[in-house]
This record gives sequence, C-alpha cells and structure tokens, in this order.
Amino acid sequence: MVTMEDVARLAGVSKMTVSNVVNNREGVSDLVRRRVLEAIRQSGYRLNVSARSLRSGRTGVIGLAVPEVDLPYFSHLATLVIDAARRRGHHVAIERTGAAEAGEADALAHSRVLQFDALILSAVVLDGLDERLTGAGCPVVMLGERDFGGRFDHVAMPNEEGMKAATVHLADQGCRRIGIVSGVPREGVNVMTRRYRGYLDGLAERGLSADPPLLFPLDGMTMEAGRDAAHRMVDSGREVDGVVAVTDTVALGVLRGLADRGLRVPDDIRLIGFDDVPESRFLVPSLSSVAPDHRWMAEKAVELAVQRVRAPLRPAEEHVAPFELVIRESTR
Amino acid sequence: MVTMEDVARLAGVSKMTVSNVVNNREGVSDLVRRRVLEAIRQSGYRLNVSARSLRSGRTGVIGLAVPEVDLPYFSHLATLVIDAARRRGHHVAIERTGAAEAGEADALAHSRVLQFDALILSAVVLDGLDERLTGAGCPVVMLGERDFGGRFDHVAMPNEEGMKAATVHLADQGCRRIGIVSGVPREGVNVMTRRYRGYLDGLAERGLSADPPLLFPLDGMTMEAGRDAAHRMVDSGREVDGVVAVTDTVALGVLRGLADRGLRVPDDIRLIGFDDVPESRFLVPSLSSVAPDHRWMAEKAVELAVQRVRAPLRPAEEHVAPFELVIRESTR
DNA sequence: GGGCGACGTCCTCCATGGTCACCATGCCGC
DNA sequence: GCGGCATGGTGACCATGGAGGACGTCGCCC
Repeated sequence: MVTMEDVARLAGVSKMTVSNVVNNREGVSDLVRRRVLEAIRQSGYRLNVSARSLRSGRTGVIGLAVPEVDLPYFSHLATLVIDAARRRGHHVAIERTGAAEAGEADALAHSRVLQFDALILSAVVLDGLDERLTGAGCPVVMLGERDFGGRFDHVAMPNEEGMKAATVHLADQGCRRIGIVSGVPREGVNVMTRRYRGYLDGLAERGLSADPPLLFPLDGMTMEAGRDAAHRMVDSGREVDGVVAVTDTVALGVLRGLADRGLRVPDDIRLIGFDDVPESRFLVPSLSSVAPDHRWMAEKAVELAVQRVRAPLRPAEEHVAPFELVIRESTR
Repeated sequence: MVTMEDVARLAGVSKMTVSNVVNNREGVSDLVRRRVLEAIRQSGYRLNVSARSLRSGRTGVIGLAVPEVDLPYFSHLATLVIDAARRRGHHVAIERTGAAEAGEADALAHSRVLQFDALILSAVVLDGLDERLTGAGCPVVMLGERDFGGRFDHVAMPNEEGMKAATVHLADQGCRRIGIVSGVPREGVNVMTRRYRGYLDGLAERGLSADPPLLFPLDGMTMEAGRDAAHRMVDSGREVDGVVAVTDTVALGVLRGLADRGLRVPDDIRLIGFDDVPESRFLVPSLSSVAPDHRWMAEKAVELAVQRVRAPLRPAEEHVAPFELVIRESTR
C-alpha cells in the first residue's frame, strides 16, 4: 500500500506537509502543493481513514438508525440524509432497529463500536429518559416522533397538525363518520398518541363526535396490517365514510383491504395517508396524504448532527418539519 | 476513553492478553479470561475499531452500492444483505450510485478510502472490462445484470428465463399482442438486453410475431417513466393486450398510466412485472410478477464476499438466482 | 533422581498510517 | 540586530495486533 510517507519521499517533503495538502490546510506554498499533488497522482496514493480516525478521533461517518430500511418512507428519508451528509463531506452508515428496543439499543452500542461522529436515530421505542441514549458515546439527533424532554436535538414530524389537517379535510369533503387506522395510543408520547390526538382535534374542529371512537388498531406498521385493519373495519358494519391512515404504507394496505370487500375509493369511502411517499401519486386511486417536507427534515437532522460534532455543548434544538396537504383522487 | 491498556492494568495482565480474550483466541486460561472479562465489564471498555483496522487491515464493513436506495427492489435487497452480513459478523455501508458511471466509479473509489473488506456492486453501467473494477482495492462481488466475463464473483438475476416465463404466461392467458415496457436494449449485455431477449424468446415459444416490435422505451427505471410509456403505448393505437414491464416499479407506473387512459387491468389489458417487490401483492389490481429469490441472492452475495476476503485467489463463481412466477389479479 | 525438552501461558517489542503540538528555518522590515 | 511571519519539519502519540521470546511446570528418559 502507498502511504503518506511514500508520497512525502517522492515529493521531497515531510509527511506532515503531505497531510496538510491532503486536508486542504493553510501554510503550504503553491509550488510545494503542486509537487505534492503530482506525487499523489503518480503514486496512486489513497488516504487511510482508519489511521486518520485513530489519531483524530473522528471517522466522518454519521449513523442513521431507522426501524426498517425497506419501508418507502424510511428508504426515501435515507436517500435524502445520505445526500445531505455527502454535501457536508460525511458518509452515512444505515442501521436497522426493527422498531424494537433491542434494535435501538444495538444501534446506540454500535455508535460507540463503529465510532460514528454522530447518530441520527429514528426512535420508536426508547424515550428521553433512557440512560442508553446519553451513553451513546457520540451526539444523538432524534428524528421523528417521541418526546425527548428537550435533552436532545430533535427534528419532529408535524404529527398533530398534519393529522388534524387531514381529518378536517375529510370532514370538508362531506365525511361524517371518520375512522382512523393506527396503532393503539400508548403511554408516553409517541407517533400513535400524537397522530391520534391530531385526529381527535380535527373531529372536534368540525363538530364531529369521537364517541364511540372509530379507531381500528394495527398490528405493526405494515401494508399487511393495514389490509387486516380495513377488513375488520368493513366487517364491523360501522359504516365509516372516511379514513385517515397513520402512514401511507398502511394506507396502501387499507386501499387493498377495501377493494377486497368491494368498496370503492373515493366513491364509497375516502382515504388519506401520511408521509406522501413516492408511490402515493401513482396508486389507483392516487392517494391523498399529509406531506411533511422530507428533504427539509434530512437536511436539518444532518445539519444539527454536524454542528454538534463541532460544538458538543450547544443547547439542544427542537424543530418541527413544515408540511402540506396533498389532495389526490382518494379524497376527491 | 478506556483503552485496552487500562483494562490490562486493571486485570493485572498485558494488553496482548486482553486482545486475545476480546478476540476469543486460544491460549488464555479460564481464570485469566474471567479476570479480563470482569475488568472489561467494570471499566466499560469498548474496542476501538479504527485501531484494530489500522493494524489488521480489515474493517468488518462490506460496501453495498446500488443505483437508488429508495426503489423498493433495492431497499428490500439492502435489508436482506444487512441481515446476511450481520449473521456473519459484518456491517454494511450503503452507497448510492444513481445508476450513473460517475456514481459507480465513486463507489469503487470509496471502497478504497473507507476500506471496505469487500464491495457488493449492483452495476448498471460499468462492465467487466473497466479497469476501475480491478483497481477497487478490495474484492468486488457483482450483483445483478451485466456480463463480467467471469472475472468477478457474480450473483445474477434470471433475466432471460424470468422474462420468457412471464411472456409465455401472458400468451397462455390469451394475449396475442404482447408489448414490453423497457429501456432500449443497448450495446453490451445488460438488464435491458437480457430481459428483452427473454421477451422475444417467450414470443417465439408461443409462435407470436415480434415484427414490428411492440417495445415502448423508458426514460429511466422509475414509476414516472412507466406511466409515460403507458401513455405513449395507448396513444399509439397499437392495440396491445398484454404488457411485460421490466420491473415492478415501472409496472406500478404503467398501471397508473393505463388507468389515466381508462383501460382496465386485466380486463382490457394484462400486465406483469419483475422483482415481486413487497408492494405488488397489495396493489389494486394486485400485480403478477417474476419473483427472483431475493433472500437467496443477498445470502449468496454476502457469502461470496466473506469467502473472498479469506481466500482472495479462489476462482470467480457465477450463480443465477432461482425464481418463480407469481400470478395475481393483473393477469387473471 | 536429575537434566532436558516440550508445552501452555503470557509478555515485550515493534509495526500500522496519520495527526497534533511544537519547533526550526529563512526572509522581511524596522 | 531583532522580532515576526510564512513555511515546513520533528517526534511523540493514537489503540490494537503479530511475531517471537520468557517463564514456569510437567513429564520423560536415562
């Protein structure tokens, strides 16, 4: 392997000067800089990242831990995070938590073992009180849903506002019995709880009753679970005429489940999702959705992560992503 | 930071002994081993991966370079590769090539910079003759489509066989004018060329004419491109009664494009895709597809990569993934 | 029973490729 | 002649792994 030392010898300088050139630092004359660059070209030298990070303590890698890589929402987000990080000269390593406590804890442990400069964690299970978060060994930026008590940088989804807007929209389209397909709101502040509250707020805003609640619970956040919930909804005979689904992925399953029972969207029942994943506009019918600005979120998360690497003691910031409501065929 | 030296002092041994314990090597008595483990526990020691890889030349990281992270096919594959690698004690770093030559070359360059132990490359552009492939600085396992002249380990898709089976299936369902939505077959052996040939083989097998060819070219492998191609197909007035789409993602766009023109699937026109991504069974109508065994592919690719790290000189192997035809509503 | 070799166990020394903090050199102006 | 700046060099240091050697113990053989 060609080392910095070899380049230095070839260019007739010390390896520190080579290091300075490689890192674009000041204090190297143009003449010497050119000579070094030429020597690098000739020798085919490549920087050894292990050696650099051993000495400097930085790896240039940001961890991104998400529940599932192959849910459209997260894979889309991952793409945007990778791009944002690349523009700032960082690489991204993706971890999969499986939406399980063990997975999230693993991601935190890996952040130490693999020495991420920072970890962007889309936490579903852990909350701000868990000591594993503080013991991560690197700055952690929370992405998404839970309440972290202001102890971490946090890029949040507009869960309540978005869901409220979706519900109000359904009401304005004439729906009177609006159901929600979601996980069961649990203790603590998580996606389910916030979105459910947004749904209730929306009903209240238009004077619709939430009693008895038209909540059709999910077993997981998958298409499969969405379809099952839709089956249960129709089979219950509760005459729902509008549905908000907790994510687009779930909505895709609901769409299928309704078709299985011979219901047409939007004629018999209207449907709206959350996330606006790329697929949504191509479905038949195309799916209305709450569209948080994913690019903005990715950008913000990476920005916070990179900032905190440089200034570890800056107070934690909390940002809520902007969103818009995208109206398509499923709620026309 | 707690180092190996600290642990050694605490346990009253040399750091080499700690190293041996950490790496589960022979030649450490049970007593000493327990003492060391206890010292590790007490001190909260974490192995420094940078130092290890500087010394050993291995990082334990396998690179996975795919055209797009947020295409369902690739995100699904990525999940499976991550799992397969984890079972073998490796991590995966995902690179995005953008299906461009620059991106693929970048991935190869990164493989040196980030010192992957191996790179699994889903190449769309580079072929086996490109010298950048051999200069990767680590073993490369090709995943997918192109011909690499037996110079690399290669896990291939059943492109021709699968497409032929799909075409024959359409014919057997009564289709007489079967079109294909695909990129234009180009010089060299790539996905498009192989799948197009499979389509021609299928037509021939059932005695259907391919003259003039019913090829509706794509501008990219996206849903959007699929929809546009479908529009052009219908607007051309060529009375196609069956379509094979080059991927499920494209098929999803085609489905939408046909709906835009008021055509019903499968009543007016039948449609089949390739890849069997998770979404396909939930679409309305659910999408028939050629289903290569993705888990098998991921497993094989990782296995070849890990093997080659240990035995760099083993001759290259070529494997073709098994597949089955999944018949759903879109071709009933 | 004593000497010798083998073996199990652990340690010492050095290598790994960069980076950091500090130092040396030379040139300039005052 | 001296201080200061611009430029580049020096040697220690980061945490780990590998080779080979030291040390003690045990068994074997004469």
